[in-house]
Amino acid sequence: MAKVRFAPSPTGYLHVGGARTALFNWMYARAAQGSFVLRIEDTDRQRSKKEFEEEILDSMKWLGLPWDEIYYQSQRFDLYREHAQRLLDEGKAYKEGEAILLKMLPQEIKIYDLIRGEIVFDTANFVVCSDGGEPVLDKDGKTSLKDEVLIKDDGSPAYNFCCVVDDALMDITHVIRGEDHISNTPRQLMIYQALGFKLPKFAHLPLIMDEGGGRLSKRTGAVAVSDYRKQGFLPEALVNYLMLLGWSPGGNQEMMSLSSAVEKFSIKKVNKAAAAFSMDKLKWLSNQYIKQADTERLVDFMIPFLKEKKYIGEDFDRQKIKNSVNLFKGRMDTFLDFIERADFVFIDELQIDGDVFQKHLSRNKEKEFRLLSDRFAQTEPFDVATTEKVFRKVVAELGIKASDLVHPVRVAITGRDVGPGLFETIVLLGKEKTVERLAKVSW
RNA sequence: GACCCCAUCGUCUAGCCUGGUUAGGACUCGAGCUUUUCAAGCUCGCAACACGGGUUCAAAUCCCGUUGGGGUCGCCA
Repeated sequence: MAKVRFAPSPTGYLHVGGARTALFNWMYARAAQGSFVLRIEDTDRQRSKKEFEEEILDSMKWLGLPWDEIYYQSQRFDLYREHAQRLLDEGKAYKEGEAILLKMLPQEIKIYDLIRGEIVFDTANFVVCSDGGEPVLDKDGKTSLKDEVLIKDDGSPAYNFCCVVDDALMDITHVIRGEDHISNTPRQLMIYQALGFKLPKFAHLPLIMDEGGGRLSKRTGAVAVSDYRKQGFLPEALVNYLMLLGWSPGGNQEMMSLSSAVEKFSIKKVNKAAAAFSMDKLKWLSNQYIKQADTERLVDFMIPFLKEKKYIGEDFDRQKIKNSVNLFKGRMDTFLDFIERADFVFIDELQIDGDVFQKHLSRNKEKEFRLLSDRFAQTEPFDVATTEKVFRKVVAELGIKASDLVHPVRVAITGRDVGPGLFETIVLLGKEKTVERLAKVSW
């Protein structure tokens, strides 16, 4: 049975690159009806933090990538020690102080990568020179591989060693990880060889770059999955976007659920080249998903955002939120857009931008506003069709163009010159507030 | 620098394996339609096979090189 793993280190948040690696592993497992292991690589006790671990687990759940098994390397130190001891007993490793090192034998190493094909390393040729000192030269004057640390001086196991021991003992059949691990692979292969373990298949995913093609970093935008969550993206939008980075189901299809992607997923179809992250496209996808999402579900997502902004308290009018979401559904990329654009529904004191005021409310419309608010005050029922009829009648009586009143009214009641249709907006706001805001404008 | 990986519109990509396409789609951008604004939607448009050699009747597709980009070079993971 196929078994894959995602192995994050809790020394930082789960970033989009890691999330994509997790996603591809997860899709692989599902497609092969195998299992997906989450392995927390917390061997560095100094840098590993509980909060990061929790954040990673939360992000995985939010993305909709549940795991079948979870392990913590910090609980498996005895296991690593045992295997190191065995290598020591067999004379394949030796001690240096408290550390245990594996003797590396110069040789040609071939990796069969599911995505890239054969990758050849000649360890007699590659320089591994820690501490910035001279490369280790063999008798031909060539550089050779430095012995691999299995157990560190402080007794804790080293990354490459844990990785091999775990992958082998957990029966991992496919190691799917980022391209940055390619150069670790020959070292790990030698550890497999020494331990006599069966090799898994390898697949190295291309990296995700930032918008400019550089390395993804906090400076160039959001990198943590939790940042996207806080910005108000729907998880399925992020997941859909991420799966498109380096993979395509073909057939010009882009929007798809995780389950339909799984049906089409093939690790061999994954691209070799690194992909640049595009916030524009993510936002477009997000817009599409929000537009077709169930409104009740969007309301559930929206509530924490509204609370955070103090637009609602513990006791709130769900129907009002629902109506607002419905009206703005097609015109937002993220929930934060909604919070920003629909603010007039939730706040009492409207702030009208100076330029906007200048543009639409600089000419005195006191008479028109008064007439309109008087009529609205008596409008029953206060629905879209009726308010529009009343509005049109007022416009006709005044002998002005509808648009001469539409825009100023929108600004007066929402504080903005852009937004949903005026009558929908008026009805959403309600009679009381509409009348009040129309009267409140100081000319 | 050494080793390794990679290379189709600005970006994500289809096509490449199994040579013969007006090189397709999406995002962005531009134009138009629609319209009370903004979105959305619809229509149209701009825009690419990095370069140089081979192989071949024929190369985006196969081979080599160059250039460019990326990764790694920790008793971090």
